[in-house]
Amino acid sequence: MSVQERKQRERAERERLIVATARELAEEQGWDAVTTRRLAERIEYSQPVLYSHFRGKREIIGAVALQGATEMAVAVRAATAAADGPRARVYALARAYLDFAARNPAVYDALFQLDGGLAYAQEDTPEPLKDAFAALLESLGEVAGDGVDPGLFTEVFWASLHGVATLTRSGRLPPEYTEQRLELLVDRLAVV
Amino acid sequence: MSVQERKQRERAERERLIVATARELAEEQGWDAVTTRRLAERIEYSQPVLYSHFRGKREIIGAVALQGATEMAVAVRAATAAADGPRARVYALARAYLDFAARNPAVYDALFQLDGGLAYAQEDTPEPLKDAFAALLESLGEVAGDGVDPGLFTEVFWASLHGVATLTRSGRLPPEYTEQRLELLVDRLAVV
DNA sequence: CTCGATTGTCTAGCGGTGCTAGGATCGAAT
DNA sequence: ATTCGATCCTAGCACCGCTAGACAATCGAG
Repeated sequence: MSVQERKQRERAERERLIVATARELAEEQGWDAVTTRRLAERIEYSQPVLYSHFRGKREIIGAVALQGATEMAVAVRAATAAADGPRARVYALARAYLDFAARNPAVYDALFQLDGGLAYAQEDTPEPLKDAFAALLESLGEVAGDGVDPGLFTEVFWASLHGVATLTRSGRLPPEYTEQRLELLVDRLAVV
Repeated sequence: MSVQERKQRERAERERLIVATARELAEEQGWDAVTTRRLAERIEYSQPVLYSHFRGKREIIGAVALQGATEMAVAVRAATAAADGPRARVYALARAYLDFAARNPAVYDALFQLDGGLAYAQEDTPEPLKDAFAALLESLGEVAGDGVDPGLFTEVFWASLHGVATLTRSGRLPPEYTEQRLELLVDRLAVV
């Protein structure tokens, strides 16, 4: 049994290597540069090895996305935990979100822009994704306002942040006034 | 001279054909299906002909985007012109925007998701893009609220709509409650 | 009307992509 | 020591965006 266990361990280790390398490559040069050939060369295996771990490139993107979701949930919770009062928590959340998107553009793309073959907003949605949304909901639910469903409010707030994040990064919004946009968004959307 | 004029006319006509065909193909099967080979075959010319009109695929996407910007501006102005009062205009604008995005997903992608090689939010931004933003600003400027720059407000409102549009279409937001999200967005962001 | 030059278009091909079939190699169990 | 199965790689498929160079059609000058 021990031999098989060792092999399984090594296999799992290699899978982590693939995901980590894909992520590195994507952050360095963008997802377009993450080709199966380059990725295979970096992990020092041949292309077909990738396909013994993942069905294809899409699944690799999905794996990076799940990793990113977990990290984003951590970042959001850390930021909100350090803030006093509902309003301050929402500010902290918004900053943490946009900061995460700006610092990890490739991961953000994998999560919310590219097709990683993941189910969103359904029963079979992977746990990390559900949890990332839950992390948003924990602080945003406090400021949804009377008669407004906290889930719906969270969706709207999230979508707004997503719009700012993506339009800014693609150069469609000038980056100078991001802070003012954030403040306007929080001031108007959050009910004290 | 007349001969040259006829040739120029025919050339311009063929260019329109390329853009229209690219758009059709993209709406039918998505931008991934718009390959230079397929596009060339549909217009019944060889691939290199495309490159005598456009520098490459990116420029074709850009041409579709400009067309889309013009149409979106028309749609938004038509919707807001038919509404009474600032608040009603903003509702109409938001609905028209999301409706345009849903009905013309490929054009919307060309405009706000893909790289069409266009400059946004700069001096050398193409006129149709400036005008589409202006169309938003005309109605949104009315409800920016005191002390808030209308341009900044328009950017934020636009980004929020963009977030809802893209997350909904990629299946990250369930489409059922789009109307409620829209109402929440308008109610909170717009100052009576 | 002919002939060279120019313009326009096409065929063929380059280096790249995601992905896979089939053979070689290696290690474990008999 | 030998079989046998798992593991991995080489080679190749069909497709991608893009381009060089051959070819044909048209034009202007003599």
